[in-house]
Amino acid sequence: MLRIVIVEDDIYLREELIHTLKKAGYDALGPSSFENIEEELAALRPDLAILDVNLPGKSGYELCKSFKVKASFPILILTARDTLSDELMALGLGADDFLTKPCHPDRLIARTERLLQTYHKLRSLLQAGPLSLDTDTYKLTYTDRFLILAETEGKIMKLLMERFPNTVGKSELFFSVWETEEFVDENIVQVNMSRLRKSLSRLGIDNAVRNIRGKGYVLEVDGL
Amino acid sequence: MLRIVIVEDDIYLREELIHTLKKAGYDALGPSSFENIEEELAALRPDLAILDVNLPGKSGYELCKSFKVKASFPILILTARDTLSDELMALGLGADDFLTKPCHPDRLIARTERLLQTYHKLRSLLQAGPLSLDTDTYKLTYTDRFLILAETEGKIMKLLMERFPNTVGKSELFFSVWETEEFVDENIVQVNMSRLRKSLSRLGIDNAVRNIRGKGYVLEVDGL
DNA sequence: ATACCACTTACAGCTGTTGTAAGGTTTGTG
DNA sequence: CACAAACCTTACAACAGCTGTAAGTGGTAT
Repeated sequence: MLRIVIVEDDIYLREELIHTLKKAGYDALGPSSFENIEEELAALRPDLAILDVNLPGKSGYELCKSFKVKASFPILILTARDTLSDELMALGLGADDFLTKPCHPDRLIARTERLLQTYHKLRSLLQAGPLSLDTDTYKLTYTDRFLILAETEGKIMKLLMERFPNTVGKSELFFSVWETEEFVDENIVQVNMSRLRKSLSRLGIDNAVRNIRGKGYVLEVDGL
Repeated sequence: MLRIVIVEDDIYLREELIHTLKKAGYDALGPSSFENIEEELAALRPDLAILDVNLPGKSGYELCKSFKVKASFPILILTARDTLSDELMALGLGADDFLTKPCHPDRLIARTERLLQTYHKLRSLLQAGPLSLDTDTYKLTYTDRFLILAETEGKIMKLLMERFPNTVGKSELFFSVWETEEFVDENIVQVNMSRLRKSLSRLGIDNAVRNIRGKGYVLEVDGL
């Protein structure tokens, strides 16, 4: 069942939305605390997020902006602020749709279904800044060029992008790519990093995979 | 430059829309005849189509419905009919967005940009009914399962989907897959068709590739 | 200066893909 | 039913690309 997370501080409206969406067959839920809403949203891994704009703490716009860097799920902004500039702001920050309160349940459902349908086709796509990786085929796309990575290189790239912008430790790499944390041969990491860097270079990307001596590797795509 | 085709019979509104979109940096154009609008649209291969609903001949809804089977470009419905049921109808037929006239140019541009951005990631996806094929990697997806085809099988599948629901002749197959219409060996087609069918069968798809004796092959995905 | 960590290149084994060959099955026609 | 043409299937060997190992070079912190 598809999970929809509603970030809305008005408790009545929130329950109404949850009710509407559940009736339509979705697993709808809404956090009531907005303390660590960013972490909570990430942990819930929703298939769609419906965000209000005026929230205690971070605004819906801020949330939208920070999530769209990794673009794992669609975001629908639902707000009482109905001016054109609000809509332009939301869409400009990467929101996938913009609706104003009050919103007829049927309209919400229709828009929701359309977003979920479109994003279903992007389900295997992992994003990190301007890079996107199809985790099934390891097709790596960067501005209009692409390249199909070999399996091992692809697994490494996937991990680097999932952890972006954090560092990936070597033990984590071993566990995730070779399914063992035991010492295979340290060298195997370096050989494959070398191969990955050469592949990235063929895409016109240099110095994106950075080694942190004694720690591991990070992806750096800020300058791209 | 991205091409946007506007299907709108009101000449003043059409020119206004074209002007707005051109100013925003798009290659906007609008056919003035609506005779063979379906073929014309297909031939123009737009990056986005903006459709009116009330058109001479086929309605925008009909156009939308028939194009969404192959889903090669996003469709925005722009109409004066502003009831909720019009919007639900449009979205239900697969339209990617729904706006009502009159529409502020900035809103149109913002929605347009969002659609183009989203579809940019789907650019390599070819659709035929419930099947979709990534033409870069030959990843074939069918309801939540997928499979990566070998290059030759993928090229054949690509051609079958591009021509869907028409038959693909053998000479066309040779030309498109083996880059020669000369006699290689007739058998090579049959061997690879056999392989493709076996692959499709692993996805749970049987009898989708049908031979027309003496003519060629067709994809049949109606029952799927 | 030294020890450690990281990088690069070469190589051989392995895997998956491809066309050819050979033989079997289906379909249409007289 | 007999026959031929068209189509299907399986097996096989050549080939290409991927992977880990090995060996040697380069860089860095103490």
